[in-house]
Amino acid sequence: MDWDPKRPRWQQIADVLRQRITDGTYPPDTMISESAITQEWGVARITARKAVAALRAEGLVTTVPGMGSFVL
Amino acid sequence: MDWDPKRPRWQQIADVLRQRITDGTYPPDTMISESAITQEWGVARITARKAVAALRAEGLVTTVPGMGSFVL
DNA sequence: CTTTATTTGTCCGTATGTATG
DNA sequence: ACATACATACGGACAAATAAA
Repeated sequence: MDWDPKRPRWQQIADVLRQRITDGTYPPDTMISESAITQEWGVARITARKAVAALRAEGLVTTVPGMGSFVL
Repeated sequence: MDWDPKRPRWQQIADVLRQRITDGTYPPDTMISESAITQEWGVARITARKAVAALRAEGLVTTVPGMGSFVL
């Protein structure tokens, strides 16, 4: 991923995840873990968390402590 | 149970159990098992164990391996 | 004595929540 | 944005202790 320096990384990651959810790549109940994000994009966990938090705020995923975040 | 996200679940469970002990709902010798807690609150066993451990630390219950935890 | 059932003790792996630097 | 650490939480598995059939 070549980052756009003009926008936060977590936002760019959230954009990709949002696309995958809306286009069916990530069907309901698909788990989106923070570690998976850190591995795919090579970012820190805190950055991955911000991306997931954005999707959660949009009502696209739900987060269960100790379990993970899942597509709604 | 609608959890208060600001406080640990095991603490909130311990609060309820403590109340039941002090108000006589759970008289002495009443057994408080971990499985009973997991079933009533829908939490993992480790969470139930932490709640019981808190009560034990407060001297409200005693735990006997292989038997259970009992109100003092 | 053996078996069965129940409960606590412990450990592993994984994941999120929070805090500090 | 990153690195690290610790707490909290879920799931599963196996051992040890206790009691009862």
